[in-house]
Amino acid sequence: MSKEQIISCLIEVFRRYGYEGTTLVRLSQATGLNKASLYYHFPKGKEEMAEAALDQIDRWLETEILVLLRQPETSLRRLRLMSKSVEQFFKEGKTSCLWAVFALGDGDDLFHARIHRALTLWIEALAKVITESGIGAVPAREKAEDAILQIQGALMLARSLKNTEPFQRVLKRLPEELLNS
Amino acid sequence: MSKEQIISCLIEVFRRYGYEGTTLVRLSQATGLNKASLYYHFPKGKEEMAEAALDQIDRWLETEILVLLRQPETSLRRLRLMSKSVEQFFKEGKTSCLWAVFALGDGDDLFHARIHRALTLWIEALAKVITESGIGAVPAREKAEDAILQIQGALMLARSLKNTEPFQRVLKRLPEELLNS
DNA sequence: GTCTATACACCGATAGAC
DNA sequence: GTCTATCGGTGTATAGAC
Repeated sequence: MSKEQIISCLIEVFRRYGYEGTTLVRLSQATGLNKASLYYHFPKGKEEMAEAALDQIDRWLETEILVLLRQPETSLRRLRLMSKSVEQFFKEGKTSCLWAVFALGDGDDLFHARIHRALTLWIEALAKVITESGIGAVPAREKAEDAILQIQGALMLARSLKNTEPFQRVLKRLPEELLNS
Repeated sequence: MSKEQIISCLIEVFRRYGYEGTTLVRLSQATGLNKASLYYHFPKGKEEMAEAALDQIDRWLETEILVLLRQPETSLRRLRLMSKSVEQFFKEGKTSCLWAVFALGDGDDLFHARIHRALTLWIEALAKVITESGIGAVPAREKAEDAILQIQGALMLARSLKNTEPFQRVLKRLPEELLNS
């Protein structure tokens, strides 16, 4: 089992139980590794495991989202590619966003800086795409924020209502919505 | 100090640290009451305290939101009243939604049923208002879901980016946006 | 690398004085 | 009603065998 696979298991647990709610026992069960074995891979313990999880999400953002937004394509097509990728990543809405779970669950702002950074990268990349379709910088930025905010809200609704329809609806209409002026 | 005031202190802590992240020590400090004293007011312990917190939010929903949506007023005016009330309740976006914090943080779905119920009440009341402006039942329901989803997403963004502008923008435009066809 | 065994702190909860 | 004192359980983390 590769380290990447281990981290994927960790992510699953963190997403479901939040940072405070995930215990080493749960991480043990999810990975199939003993508690002490987890410390071999992550000597600094639970916090390092969460950091590794966030690292992997950062890589996802870069390789599965930001690259798409830089493609030599029309703005509309790039946004459609992004929607599809987001939908896949969140399993059509059946899974939660680690950023949201950590941001809302961690009162000590342990991971605030990096979550802030990741969200900002995404918003700025989106704003650039929207700008390139001829929309002004300020409304483009606002539309980019709207996109992220709708995705996050839809995921919250999906989890609270056990209904993924709003999430899929949001992702479907997003590309056109972000470009209309 | 009244029980209502005590519960308000509990809510503050739960909102900041999530269910798993709030400890009795923190609740003690926030209320000024000793741990054992808290058990006098809430014999079943932490879970009962969280239930009491959710009870108070339920009362807020009824008395500060749902009543407004039932006023003998135009749809637009009712939605504007709601926006204003929501903005006040969440301190212009500086505070989090207990439903979101509990829904995302609690992996065991301890409070899922009641959060689901509260959100559904809100969505249905909104859909009714939108319907009464002449919009069909299905799009009205979707618009109502959009409203909640945008509010929730905006609160997540506010907490992650420490920026309440998107939240205030969402609430400002929501009344008109929900009624255009 | 993975395990068993264990240390130690903190958490939720209770007993009982006042 | 509020307090001090304390219990049992669980959580994170570590030592050391294999």
